[in-house]
Formats: sequence, structure tokens, C-alpha cells
Amino acid sequence: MPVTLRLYDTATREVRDFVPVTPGKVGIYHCGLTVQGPPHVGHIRKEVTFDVARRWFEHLAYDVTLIANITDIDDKVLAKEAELGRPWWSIAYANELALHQAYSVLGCLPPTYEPRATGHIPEMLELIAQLITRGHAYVAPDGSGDVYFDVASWPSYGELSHQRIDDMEPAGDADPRGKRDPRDFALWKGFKKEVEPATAAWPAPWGLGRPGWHLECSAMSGKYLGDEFDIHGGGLDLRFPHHENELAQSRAAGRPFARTWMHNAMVNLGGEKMSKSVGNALLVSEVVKQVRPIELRYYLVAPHYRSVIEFSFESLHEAATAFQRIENFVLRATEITGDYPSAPVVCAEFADAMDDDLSVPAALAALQGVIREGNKMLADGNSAALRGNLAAVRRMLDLLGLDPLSPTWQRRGDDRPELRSSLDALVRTLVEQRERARRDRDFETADRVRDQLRVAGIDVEDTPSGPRWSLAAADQEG
RNA sequence: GGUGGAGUGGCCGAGAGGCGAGGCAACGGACUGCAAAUCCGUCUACACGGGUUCAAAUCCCGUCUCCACCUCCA
Repeated sequence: MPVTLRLYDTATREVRDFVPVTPGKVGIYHCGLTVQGPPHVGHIRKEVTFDVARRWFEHLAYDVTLIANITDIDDKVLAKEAELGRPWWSIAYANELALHQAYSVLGCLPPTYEPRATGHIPEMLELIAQLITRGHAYVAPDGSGDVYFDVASWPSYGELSHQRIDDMEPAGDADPRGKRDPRDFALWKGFKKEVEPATAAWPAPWGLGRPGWHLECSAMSGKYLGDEFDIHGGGLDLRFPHHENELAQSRAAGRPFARTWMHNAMVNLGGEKMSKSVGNALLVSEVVKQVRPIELRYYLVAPHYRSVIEFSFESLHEAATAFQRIENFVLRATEITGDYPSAPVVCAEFADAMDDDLSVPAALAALQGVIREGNKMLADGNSAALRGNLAAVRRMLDLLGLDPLSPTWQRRGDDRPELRSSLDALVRTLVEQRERARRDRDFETADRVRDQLRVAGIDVEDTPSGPRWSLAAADQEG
């Protein structure tokens, strides 16, 4: 398979040819969610980014394995238990379901697998044991049961984020406990029986405890993708310390780990990164009350994944309008051609753009050009040409997860086609009445009928192939 | 203090030495009974100050502003 795709690698800070570990296959791991709360728009941008990447890989005929973990045991999850007075595992699970709901609503294909941290304790213990044996980890001498990674034992620590350990802010850890160096990070956290629930402790050679966050991802990515795999992704904010630590502990254990690091940029709100701790997080479930989910997806997909999105409802609504131009074409064209199955063709400019580090903005520009041609065909009544045009448009949209006719986006009621045909029969009667009036040049009557329909939420417009009606653009829907 | 990224037309948003991405909004035209949609056209922008070059939004130097990371974060 010739190299066509180039991706930006955070580690080397350059756009490089993508060369898979195994020809024809690609393994992608991205850090899912620490399920301490339901997902906000920033979280879902990452899901959408990797969903688009996955679709493009599949288009290029790769066999994709996409792993996204669920961090279901963690300081923050335990803090939630204390706060809400409910078991941590029920909180984690509820938020995991909310995450699934969010990415399903936004049309993300499910990952190949979503491992939970709590289901992979043996793999984690094995990794810790390897690190201790190799002299890169140590059991804290304070009897806490903590196990730390020994940063000083790994000279290339900092290679991912390009930071020299001595330049880092020294006050990294206010409570160094049994650490040799404050920058050492926990692989295993000893059980604190006076403050933590017994359900959050697992037996280990170093005593009861639970895994450290960084370790979880190394263990799970290794299990499902192998010691060396193609792409490790996540939000840019995870680059340090999380990904740096993953890289260090994996390599120190003798595993080559990820070849390419792919990070999406943040979603900001009010000039700051959207995050729960800042208090500016907008939940996905809230935003989709303002615009349709497909429009939110367009908003998140349209800019390049490495560009910051400064979220605003104004630009969100503008994006929705922009998407409607695309959607309108698909709907109008489909009325002429019938629901035509998409042929797997995309225009060369679109493919070139996607191959160039998933440059969706350029890909969308190419798509707009194709749609412009399609609109001309629509006006000329050239339905044979339109057929191929529409198929290409839908294929390209589908690669971005934005085909408006995909079953993913079925509106409520659309699963009952008989409702649609009943409505169509009723509207048709009125439209025909209006047509008679127009033929008689009785425009007063014609306009009255059109106004009546509009009040009922139905737009009528006259096209070269006769009048068509549609449900008025809903300001919101489920 | 350290490491990266960004400042583009009314707005969103690409590009990264020469050939005006694209969209939204606005305006003009075509089409229409009128609309809507669409098509054609107009609005010639790159934070600021220097410099390099035949040519700079793009490279170099300086300045200002903003974001991310160095603590949990997608």
C-alpha cells in the first residue's frame, strides 16, 4: 500500500508519512474519559476528531482497531463518591453511559473496544513488576504501599513534551510523601482505608491499592494494540504529564509504544479552556438543545483538529446555517434522484486534503465546489449527472460523519414513514390548490395557501421541477 | 522561569515565499407573479515596527496581545 496519508506527530513536531506497524492495519488508542461527570463539548470534540480519523483510515482500506479507554477508578471518581454519597462505581458507570449517549448522538461510530481501567488490574500489576525489576520503579519506603516511577532513572523523560526535567516548575508535588524526586509519579496508590472505600482497593504484591492514572493507559493500550502500535491520541492538555508518563513507563518496561502522537486542540469558552474545574463547561446534552446534533458535529469538525475552537453560540448558529446549505443540496437532489446509494468516490481535492493531516477545512472547500456543480445540475434538470454528483457528495459527507441522510440522524417521527406519507398527501392537496390558483394568476389565493402552510410549519417553494415542500427549519429538535 | 501554539477581510475559518481557499452576513445582477433556493458578481484581509528578497500573510529580528502545558484535565 503506497503511503498517501501524512499526520502531524506531536513527538517530532512534524507532519510525517504514516507507515503502519502492520501493512493494511492501523491501531489507534485515545484516552477516553475519566468518568467523573458527563461529557462536555471539549470532550466530545476529541471523540469526533478520532471518529473522522477512523473513517478516513477505513476509506483508505485500513483495518482499524480503535481503542478508547474508560478511566473508572481515579482520585476524582472517588471524590465524587464522597460528594454525592453514592458508590463510586455507580457514578462512573452512569457517566460512562452519558458518554456513550453523547457520542452516539453526535454520530460517532463505536470504538472497537472500550476497556475499563478496573478490568485490567492484572495487566497493570505486570507492568509495574517489570518496571521494578528493571530498576525504573520503587516501592515507597514510607509504608504507604505507593509505587512510584523513578524519573531520574529514565534519561529520556521529557522527550514527548520536549521539556528538560530541570526546567520544570520545581514545586510539582506539594506532598512528595515517599518520593525520591517530587516529579516521580504514582504507578500504584496504596489503599487509605480510613478515607477510601474497600471496593476501590485491589490486592498487589505491594499491598492493597489502586492503579495510577498514567499506568492504566499503558497497560490497556499494550493489551489491545501490542507493545508497539500506530497512533496514540488525546486532547493536547494530556501531552504532559499523562502522555509523557505513559511513554516513559512503557519504554522503560521495554515496549516501543506509540509511533505517532496525535493531539487535538482545545475548545475554549470565554478565552479559557473549557473544563469542569474552571466552571465553563458546556454539556453536550445542553448544547444540542440549541442546534441539531449534526450541526454541532459540523461545528466541531469543520475547523482543523489542531486549531483551537473559541466556542460561542453565535458561531455555533452560523455553522448550523453553513451546514444547512450542504444539507439542502442533499435533500433537493435526493428528491430528484431517489435515495441513491453512495458510490465510493471522492474528488481528488477532498482526498488530498484529508491525506494532508486530515485537513477538513480544505476538504470542505472541495466539497463546496462539488455542491456548486450539483446545484447547477439541479437547476438544469440534469438528473443523470446529478446522480453521480450526489453520490460523491454523500460519500464525502459520510467520511466526516455528516451525511444528513445517514440513519444516525433520523429525526423523531422519521422512523414512521407512514406519518410522512399521510402528511405528504395532505400538503399535496393544498399545494395543488395553490398551483391551480397560480395558473389562474390568482396570486392572492396562492399566497394565502402558502402562508397557511407556513403557519403550520411547512415551507413551499417553486423549483424548475415544480413546487416542493419541506418542514420549516426547526430551531431545535431531539 | 521553561516548552509549544496563535493574532487573517463585518463574522467564522484555511493557507505558509509569487498565482485572491471556502463558508456565513451584506450588497448588485440573473431566475421567479412574488418569494425561497440556486447561479454569477462585489466587498482585495493577514497584530505592530524593522529587515531579507525581483517578490513576504508566509522567512529573519524586535514589540504587543492571547491560548495551552509544566498540578487533575479531552
